Amino acid sequence: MSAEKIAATLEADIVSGIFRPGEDLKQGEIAARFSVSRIPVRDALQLMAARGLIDLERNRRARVINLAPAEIDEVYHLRGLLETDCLRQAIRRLEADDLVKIEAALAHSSIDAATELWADGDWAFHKSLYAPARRPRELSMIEDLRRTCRIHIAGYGVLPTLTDRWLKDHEDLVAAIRSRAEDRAADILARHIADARETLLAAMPG
Amino acid sequence: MSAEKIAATLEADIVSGIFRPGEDLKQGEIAARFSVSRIPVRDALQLMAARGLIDLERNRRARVINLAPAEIDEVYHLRGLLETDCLRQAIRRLEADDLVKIEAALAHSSIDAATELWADGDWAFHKSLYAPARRPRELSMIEDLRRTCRIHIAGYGVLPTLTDRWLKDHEDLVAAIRSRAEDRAADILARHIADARETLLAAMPG
DNA sequence: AAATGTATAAATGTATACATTTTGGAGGAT
DNA sequence: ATCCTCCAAAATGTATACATTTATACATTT
Repeated sequence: MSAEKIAATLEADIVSGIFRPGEDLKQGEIAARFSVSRIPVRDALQLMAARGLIDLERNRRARVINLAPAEIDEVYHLRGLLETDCLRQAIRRLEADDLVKIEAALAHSSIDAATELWADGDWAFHKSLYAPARRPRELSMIEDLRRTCRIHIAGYGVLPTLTDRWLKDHEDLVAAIRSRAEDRAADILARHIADARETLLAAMPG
Repeated sequence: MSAEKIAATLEADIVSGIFRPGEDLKQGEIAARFSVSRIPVRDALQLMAARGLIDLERNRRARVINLAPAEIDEVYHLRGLLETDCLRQAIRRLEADDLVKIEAALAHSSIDAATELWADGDWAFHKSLYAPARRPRELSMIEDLRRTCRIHIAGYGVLPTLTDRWLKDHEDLVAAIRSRAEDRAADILARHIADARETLLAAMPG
């Protein structure tokens, strides 16, 4: 079991809420779980820290990130900035088969909406919106920010499913994109993200 | 010598252009240089990868990042987005002693402008502009993006000093900020960043 | 009871040794 | 010359052992 696979497994545990914000991760326990020495575990933890899943401090245990409301607020602000920018670029560069992929992602996310897989489908849908922008680095930054949100959403048990309201936002977004209404699409998305921010902040302590 | 210190030393070598984009970093050579085993060196490399200084691939040598022009372009686009956003927030929240710090940073960067320390002074100045926004995560993202640019600027030997034109931009920026002219300040900054982009892209091969 | 100090246990950091993978060049075929 | 194929050398990955630091429980003091 290599560091990458260990990191991927632990990431799945964190974004699914098995490990919650603030929880400790001990090298020895993880090593035992995967039947390896602590060396690859240390590598895995560094990879996870690089992706923003955990905090690492020298000589101290790894901890699942645990953001204060003000920090969560900043993350959602950044998401609004980057995601609306990506969406605008995507609409300008949109081609025929991009819309096909978006429709497919929308359909798929609607199916997953009522299951515990809703967050995966939601991200796949949004990713399909931003992909035509051809901005790999911006997309990766968005993914990191969304993961940060998702860890807290899962950890605080905020949402069991994708709400009907959010699904309607998705449909409205696709309609706006189809007619290349850049401003309208960006506006819907900004509200969508602001809505998500309120939902999480309302569930957080403090 | 701990991983953090090794990483800091190597980072200085990379941003100063001693190690250039695309260059290999071998664990054994680094370990010998710092008289440690390869274990802390591996940790240092992971830290550097997390900060975007190097690329790491399993079983392959670490390499100083080496971006294609299209990727550099994306980085500057992101800088424009985040830095103007931070500047606007900073102006809205500006307090009296923030301006004192900005003036001091401007004076300091003017002194360093003709030395090889110009890049440090430049960043210190821009950081003083963004600090009043109180957005630590956004500031950190900006720092990462600027470091990426700086590695290529140093590696391609683009600029030996801070130009008079850029110094004037800095003075204009401070004037706009002092009068809380948010749009004007954002506009100057956007042009400033676009100018830097052109300068680097013109010097890059391909 | 709360806070402080202390010893012991437990966790992390690093060196060494060895396994695995990549690399770079020698040699031959096209 | 240029492009393969293959192999030895070199580089990276991992386990084990041990050093160093932190954390926990308990005793002591206020």
